[in-house]
Amino acid sequence: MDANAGKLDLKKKFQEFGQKYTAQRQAVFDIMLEHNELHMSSEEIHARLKQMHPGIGVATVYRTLQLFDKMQIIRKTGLEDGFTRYELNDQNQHAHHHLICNSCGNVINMEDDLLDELEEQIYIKMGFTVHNHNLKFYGLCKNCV
Amino acid sequence: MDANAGKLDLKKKFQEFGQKYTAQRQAVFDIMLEHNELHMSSEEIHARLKQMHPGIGVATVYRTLQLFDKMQIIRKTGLEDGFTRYELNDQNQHAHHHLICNSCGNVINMEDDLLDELEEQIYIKMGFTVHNHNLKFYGLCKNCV
DNA sequence: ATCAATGCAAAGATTTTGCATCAAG
DNA sequence: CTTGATGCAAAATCTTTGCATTGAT
Repeated sequence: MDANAGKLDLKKKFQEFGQKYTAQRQAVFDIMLEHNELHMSSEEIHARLKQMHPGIGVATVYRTLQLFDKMQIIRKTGLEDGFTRYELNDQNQHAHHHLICNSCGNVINMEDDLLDELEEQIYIKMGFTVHNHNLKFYGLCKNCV
Repeated sequence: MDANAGKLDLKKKFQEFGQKYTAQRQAVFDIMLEHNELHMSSEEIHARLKQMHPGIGVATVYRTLQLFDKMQIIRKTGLEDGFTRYELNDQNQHAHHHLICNSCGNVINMEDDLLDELEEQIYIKMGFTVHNHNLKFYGLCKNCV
């Protein structure tokens, strides 16, 4: 894998969107890539950014995350805990699902999609064309049963 | 159907939870029952409450909604728009799904569940016991295609 | 009569905005 | 150069909390 693959992709994507490619935006993307499974809030992302990029401001993080959301680079996970949380959005496939343990609070990713059939039924029954989905399961993980 | 059915249920449920049955709590429940399909935020619920119950305070609404959530009378819908939104929680069955139109913003309920098979696979593959779920589909409704 | 629930206002927390400065194209 | 992006601080939002009072049991 090319070490610059992420940077090149991002720069090109910004050009397509008529947006400027900046060090801060790249840094936010890098952090998301590195800690994607943590479903970080804006605050958590900002805290991690400051380690490598001390001067970065909160406003930039919020604005960058909004932009990334609009560009479909990331999406909101919505764990309903008072923070807006984000994860990378794989644009080649529908989103994975989240298994949220009611006991320990852990959030486990489940990579299989398995909703194609249901989405087809939705189109047939309701005339609604599905582009993506967000599915959370609540229950008990194997450690907490 | 008995006109007092809702009230009687609620009073009993509060007793079981060691909570007091108050006019304000009943009023919040009534509003939820009447406008459930609106997926109202706390603010919207408060606004509607004030029509019939002018003196009610925001804090009471927030506290009541938290209590209802804990009692599993309602659940958070999580439409990711900056507000915490709620709907009644049918305790006899898993939650219905939401079809969210990316164009007009409408939120359509889909009553069929159809996730039993998937939930069984989750238990087999991941050892995770599903109690409930929250599924949102994003796309275009039939009016916006 | 007791103790929790309410209403009000103040405080907290998260997110957004205005503006001068800086930097990408 | 020009225009948008950044950082800071202030403001705006949404939600929670403290406390005196009210009301349910």
